[in-house]
Amino acid sequence: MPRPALANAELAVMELLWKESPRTARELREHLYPDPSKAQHGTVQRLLQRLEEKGFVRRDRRLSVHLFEPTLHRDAYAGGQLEDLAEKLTGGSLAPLLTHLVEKNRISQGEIERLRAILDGEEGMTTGRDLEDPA
Amino acid sequence: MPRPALANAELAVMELLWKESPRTARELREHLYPDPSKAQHGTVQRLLQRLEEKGFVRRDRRLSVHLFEPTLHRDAYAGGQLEDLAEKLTGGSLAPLLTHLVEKNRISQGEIERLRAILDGEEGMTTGRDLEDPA
DNA sequence: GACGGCATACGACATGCTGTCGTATAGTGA
DNA sequence: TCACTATACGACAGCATGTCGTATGCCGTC
Repeated sequence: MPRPALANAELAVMELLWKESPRTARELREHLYPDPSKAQHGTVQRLLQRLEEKGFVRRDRRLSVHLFEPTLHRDAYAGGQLEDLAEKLTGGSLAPLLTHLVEKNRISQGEIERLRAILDGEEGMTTGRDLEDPA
Repeated sequence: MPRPALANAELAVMELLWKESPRTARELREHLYPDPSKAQHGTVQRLLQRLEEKGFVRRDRRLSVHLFEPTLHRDAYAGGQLEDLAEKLTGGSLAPLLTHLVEKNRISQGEIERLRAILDGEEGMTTGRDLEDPA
């Protein structure tokens, strides 16, 4: 079951919230629509409302000016989306993708090191790494 | 510049073509819409037409019954899509995906070995390590 | 040569999602 | 109470998608 995805304008809101939160709707509006003549507060409110419905943001209603924050870390969202896509296209295996990317030189040496570190680090799950294991 | 993506019905057509090609429209229809009462040849034709416009399939018009085949390998498409998504969400790094998968135990030990092999020897061979010059 | 059947070509439409706007309602401070 | 600003949300246009209807062309059969 694929997780819901963010549309472009929604993603832009989330980007801001990931950068700093909580924030007010006004604050978000000022970043998203810097031109004051066109600024439509309603648009941002609508986006925030839908994001809340989809479960991507949490809304603090204690003050009359609500505060918004993400429910999900950026990397968790990104990881989930990438996983869904990999699942849909290749049955979840990353090997073909990685092969493709490496062959096309789409992955930098630094990135390769980082990926290798991830694989090494989690290899046995018992290597006493500082992973905040969730389950 | 993100590559064009395949919608669901379009992807279903491509899946069939990736499995075996070239194929005729009729053949595709029989797989996609097994219920003969609802089978709409026009739908498949429309899908193939749009896939051709988008450059995903090549059409052999030499016979009056056209033959269709993909212009792109499945892994190339998958790799490109994943790359685009990673670009959009994480600036191109696959690290979040891998971290996510490993943390959630979504990735098997065998898969980890396979990935490490890809990263180590860039051609996917497990033993010979003659390096294609990467740059 | 006319006809039936199947193929392609493509216009048209219902649907669903997005981004936007307009407006109704409510809370707050002067 | 009044002005101001915030939230709530209905409505709409634009777009992509999947589907269908229909026009047209090719081929073999009678």
